[in-house]
Amino acid sequence: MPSSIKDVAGKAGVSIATVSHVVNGTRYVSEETKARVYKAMKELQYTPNSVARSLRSRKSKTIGFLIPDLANTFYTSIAEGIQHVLRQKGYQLILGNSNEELELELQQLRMFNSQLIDGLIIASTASSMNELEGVLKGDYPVVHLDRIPQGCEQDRILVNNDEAVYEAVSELIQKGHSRIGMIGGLDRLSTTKERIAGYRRALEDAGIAVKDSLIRMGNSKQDCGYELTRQLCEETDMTALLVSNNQMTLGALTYLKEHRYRMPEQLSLIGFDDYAWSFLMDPPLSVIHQPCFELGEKAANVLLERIGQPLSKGKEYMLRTMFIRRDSF
Amino acid sequence: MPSSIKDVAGKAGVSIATVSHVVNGTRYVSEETKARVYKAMKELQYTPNSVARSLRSRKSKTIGFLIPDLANTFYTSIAEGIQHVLRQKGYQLILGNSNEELELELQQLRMFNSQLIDGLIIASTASSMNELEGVLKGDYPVVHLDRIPQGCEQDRILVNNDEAVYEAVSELIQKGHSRIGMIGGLDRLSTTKERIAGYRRALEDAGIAVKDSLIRMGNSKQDCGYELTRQLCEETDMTALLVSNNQMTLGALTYLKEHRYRMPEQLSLIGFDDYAWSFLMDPPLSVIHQPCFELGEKAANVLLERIGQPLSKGKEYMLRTMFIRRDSF
DNA sequence: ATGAAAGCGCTAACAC
DNA sequence: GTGTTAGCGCTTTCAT
Repeated sequence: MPSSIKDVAGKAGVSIATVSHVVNGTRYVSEETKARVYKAMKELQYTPNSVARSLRSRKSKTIGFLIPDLANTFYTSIAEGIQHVLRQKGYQLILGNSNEELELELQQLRMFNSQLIDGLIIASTASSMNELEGVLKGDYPVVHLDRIPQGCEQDRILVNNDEAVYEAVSELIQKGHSRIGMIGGLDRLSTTKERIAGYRRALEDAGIAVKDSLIRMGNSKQDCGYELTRQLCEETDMTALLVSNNQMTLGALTYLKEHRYRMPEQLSLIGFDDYAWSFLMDPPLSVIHQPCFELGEKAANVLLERIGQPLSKGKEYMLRTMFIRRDSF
Repeated sequence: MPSSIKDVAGKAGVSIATVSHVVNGTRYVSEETKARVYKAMKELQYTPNSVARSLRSRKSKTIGFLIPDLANTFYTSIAEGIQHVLRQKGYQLILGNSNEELELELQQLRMFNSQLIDGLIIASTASSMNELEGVLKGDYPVVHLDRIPQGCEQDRILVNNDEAVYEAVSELIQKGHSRIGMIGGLDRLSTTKERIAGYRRALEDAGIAVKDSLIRMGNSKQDCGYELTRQLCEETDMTALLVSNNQMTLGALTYLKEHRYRMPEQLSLIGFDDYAWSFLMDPPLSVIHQPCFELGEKAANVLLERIGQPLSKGKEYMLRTMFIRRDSF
């Protein structure tokens, strides 16, 4: 049985109010009283019960981060950025994983509800805010990250998906490619839509007709990247491929390696996200780099500001990607 | 302001006790009363306050998982295994990250304390249980995972590190190598010690003298793998290298690629953990595969069992690794 | 078949 | 400079 504030007060011969104030430094307490309290705390191995504290004060100094795929280092890199700023401000981070399933996401959100958290950062798997109705009730500030559900008017942090893909595809076109495959994530997500829009725009601006058969979408996971690449290789005559997420890129590369595709001679490839392994591939992979850590930092900063000042309406913050040219195209 | 049980009781014209029992299905309530309560809950968008619930019932249906490095997919894969079993039993998972820093680990543990969690799974960065004194106070069951602090008598889940490395090094020796480099993680960790023990044993059994200069240890991160590889390449005449963690392996590969080492002609390499990119390297990497998902499942199952039955002393569960031979050696 | 009330551990308003 | 006390939202015992 953990000891409570009462035990400490008893042992130190003071009131629980005094103990509370010593613990929180929230009003003056004489040095000798303080010393007695600290001694008692130590002897009893006292840790404040943060559940009771949260219940009473209606704040937990904890923020939640709900991600769609724990296996995707894009999100864990973001988490590191978030943690970096939270730590400095005395906040804790707890993570949830929706596994790209709406039902699981709702379940996690219901758990987050009930003032367990003072704020939430979410990369939602929902396509529209309607789907989150009833679980995002405005009890705490929310910052949307990466993918933004339709109708979202809260704060949101994202990258210039459309432009990023426009630029990459334009490079491919300039190299002479016209049959360019495109693999996207779940088609309900804003990121997928924006990236495909950029793809279309680049082709159109270059006067190349868009063939829908060259565009494939799936669930953002590795297996799916593998499968969609297989389809494109078998069913189309593409000469270049852009994969819009790092997990799917790994899947694509696996298929290509198994079938001994030579890059860039047989196929040019551009992936998303830049991790150590991108450079280690054979050949080194050209990628669209996303500022993960910075996305996390930005989201955390915006959220903390919003916690301090809940009013006024949400804003959009767009960070920039960077195209990194290596030998795969 | 979220609505409370009182609001629901008022609206439904029943007592709060009845609402509670309806919510939890914990005693008989007539169908019509139930219906009225459900209606009120819906209209008020009522979500039970889990903080209050935890405070009162002294359980949270939540378990914590403290990991040393969010960027290391070994741990996120484990987290997926944990989540897989927790979900089925109605438990939630919250993650913490110690970033391999003892101070941060203690901080996270202090937050976990205070019955916010019903149990803990931890891959500790501490070398001995002494360092965790005062924060692991026995208020909830604990399962240690992967690395086991000295003096630990609680449940622990690990792999056969010693044997795994013994086997891999023996394979290298059989190929004719005698000057074999070894890169380990933090030297205070059990995993590092066991892996290095396996390395020494393999050499000794083969009648090869162990040179300490061929053994290097660092902080388990990518940069460190890079740096230690540089040292070994510049300062020794090794012909083979074993790296005992996937992050450090990426660092090692980066150095080797930058300096155009040819594998396995110039250097044979064996890494730890098997991810998609291991196969995609040039050449495909031989690795010691660890059963991550299964480790997570096992840990969660052991923990839940322990929550049900807290007595009796901790046991050790050892899962097996698997050597995967590819072309890098 | 349902209600009244105690109390989990803490914070903060009020009192002296 | 410190103590008393109400009450956060809930579960659960004891009533009836």
